[in-house]
Amino acid sequence: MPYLRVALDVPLPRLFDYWLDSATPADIGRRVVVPFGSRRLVGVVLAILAEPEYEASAIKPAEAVLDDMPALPAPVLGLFQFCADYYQHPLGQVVHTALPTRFRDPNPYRVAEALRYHALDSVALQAQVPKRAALQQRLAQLLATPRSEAELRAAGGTAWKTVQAWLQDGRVRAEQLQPGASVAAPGPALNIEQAEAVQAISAAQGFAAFLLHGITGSGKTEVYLNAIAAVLARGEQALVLVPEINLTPQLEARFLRRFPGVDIVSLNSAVADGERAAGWVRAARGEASIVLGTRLAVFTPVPRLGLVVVDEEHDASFKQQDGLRYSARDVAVYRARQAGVPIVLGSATPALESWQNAEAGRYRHLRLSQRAVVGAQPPQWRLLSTKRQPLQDGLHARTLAALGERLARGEQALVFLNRRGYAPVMHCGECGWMAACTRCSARLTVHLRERTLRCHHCGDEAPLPRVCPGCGNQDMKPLGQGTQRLEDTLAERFPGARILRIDRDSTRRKGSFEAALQAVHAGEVDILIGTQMLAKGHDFPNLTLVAVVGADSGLYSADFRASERLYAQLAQVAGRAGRADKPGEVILQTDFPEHPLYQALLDDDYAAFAATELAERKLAGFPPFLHQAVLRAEADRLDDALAWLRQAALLAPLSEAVTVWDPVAAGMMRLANRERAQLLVQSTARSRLLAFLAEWMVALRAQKAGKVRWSLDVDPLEL
DNA sequence: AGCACGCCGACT
DNA sequence: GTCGGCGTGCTC
Repeated sequence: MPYLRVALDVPLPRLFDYWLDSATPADIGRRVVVPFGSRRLVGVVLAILAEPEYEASAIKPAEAVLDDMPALPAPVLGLFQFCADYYQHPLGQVVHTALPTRFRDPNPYRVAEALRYHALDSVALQAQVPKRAALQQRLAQLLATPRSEAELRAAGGTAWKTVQAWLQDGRVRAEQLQPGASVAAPGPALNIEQAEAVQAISAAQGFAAFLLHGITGSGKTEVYLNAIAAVLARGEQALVLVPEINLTPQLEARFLRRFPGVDIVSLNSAVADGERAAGWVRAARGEASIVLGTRLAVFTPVPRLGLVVVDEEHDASFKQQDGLRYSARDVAVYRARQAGVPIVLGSATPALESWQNAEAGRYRHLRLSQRAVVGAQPPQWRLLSTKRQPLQDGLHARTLAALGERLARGEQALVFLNRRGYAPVMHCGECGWMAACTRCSARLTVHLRERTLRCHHCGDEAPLPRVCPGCGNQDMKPLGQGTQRLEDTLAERFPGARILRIDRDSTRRKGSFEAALQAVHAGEVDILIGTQMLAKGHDFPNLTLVAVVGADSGLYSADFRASERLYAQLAQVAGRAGRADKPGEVILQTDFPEHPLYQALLDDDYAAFAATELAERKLAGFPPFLHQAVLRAEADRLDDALAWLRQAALLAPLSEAVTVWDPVAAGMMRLANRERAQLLVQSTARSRLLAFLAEWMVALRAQKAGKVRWSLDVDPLEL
């Protein structure tokens, strides 16, 4: 059977045939180097054929099948095919996005061995190392028992360099990893709800999807850890997906502590290419027991898969926004079903898609309504109406008073404003001129410190004008509140307070975010000002007040998902307030204190919010009650993009089950000098929509695009 | 997507 | 006379 069917990283919805005398079925799933036009490419063998489908005389010989990577097993290849079909993406490109980048290189990959390191004599080593070298002392201690590279690296700083040096002089030895059942270190006792959740997950026979809805602080992670422990005890592997945030190191450390000596593979953008490939290989060989990674990790071969976990399953970072626009959460569900294993989707504020799946009985609802730490109180919400109240620099008198109280008590406070910069608008009171980006349809944000106007969409920058470009007026005013302005305001109001702003601007330098968190933990900060970045997961024991400013913009947005995102964000940031011994308070300044979203937050009643929201969506005909896909087009001129989409609409196959809307300019019509338009199609029947899209794509690909760039987004998160 | 081939304008 | 502009067409 001398022919190979090869997946190549080219935007063509087909595979390519090559011949190779030595081809055997064992080559399926392996890397192969082939000539392609004038290039040399790396492909993946998807099938072995006796006869090619392509014209035999035109077939070129493959250069070599590489056996430096474990062959992709059939289920993973099936997963790729599913993604290609579902997201209407060329199979070859699916395969290549799913593979660690290191494997796109035609040079053979040298497989790193999975090693464990331990000191020949830990006590002696501790004695040899200088007492003050805390890191080395700690390493010497750790090395008393065999440790993985990841565990040692987690010790921080130059840990790995030190271990390598000890390896060189023979004080530390490396040995081959012995895969096998492991024992988890004891964790805290579970409360009844947690125990029941773990029990339900562990008792699942075959595929079962669980929606683990647990309020902030209810100990979802403990449920994962216990369910995973049961999986590892059976000698199976666990796949854990986490959002793309700077929180992964903490979670990783927690896993390492709980499962000492277990090979835990980390797959995220902070992990270097080589290490990622090495971890991927260990997972694929079944040596690593836990794969902990961001959305890309969903494609990792895991031969003895026993459980899939998607933490913070509502998080938007599970959806890739370019190329293969997949939802790792949805792919994970498919994968669990395919492997016949349980999957746990965990969140304090589940995606309404998941919530509806639970309501419909497709997922099993597990609820954690208690705080895991005994005695811990939920934060106390206070809605401050800003309707008639005169604000002082954007702050309510009672907000200022609450901040003052915290300062007096020596406790920390967080002011949450999800808008960086000094002010969102530069405005001329005389002629009404506003600073707008020349390349995008967006306002420019005032950055007073740098004396610039910046576009937060394309990154373009202009000097701050002294006089109005419209009328020459010298009295230009920054309008509205940004974190920088808030910082100035608070510094003025609380002269003695130590104020720290944490946003993308203040943490641009590498390591500065970590340094800032460190400062907060060390008690060097009284008032924190933060955006989005700070909302997630970081616990500050001495933080007892969260004041939310400017949240109302999410209430009446054109985007039907805005309120869902707002709820999630506010619930998350509220979770930053208070610890076991210190009850937290959350203040929210709003023009709409009676709004049901805020009322639901007040009662910590996500179920009520979800019910109202879903009822509205059902009435309005929005997901999850129907399924959508968006065809996007961009060109130098809006007319070209719209014209292409109109043509595309004409090519749409006739289908009673599918509605094709008129092309419209995109919400952000102009971005980085490109004009964007889109066309929405939707259907209540997912399978009908899929069939429609498949047929449509054939016609669209045959259509010449000219200067128009287009893409299809199935299950879009943003329209 | 690359990359080659191809046919028309200002340079050593 | 050639270098190079990017239109269009193909890749097993």
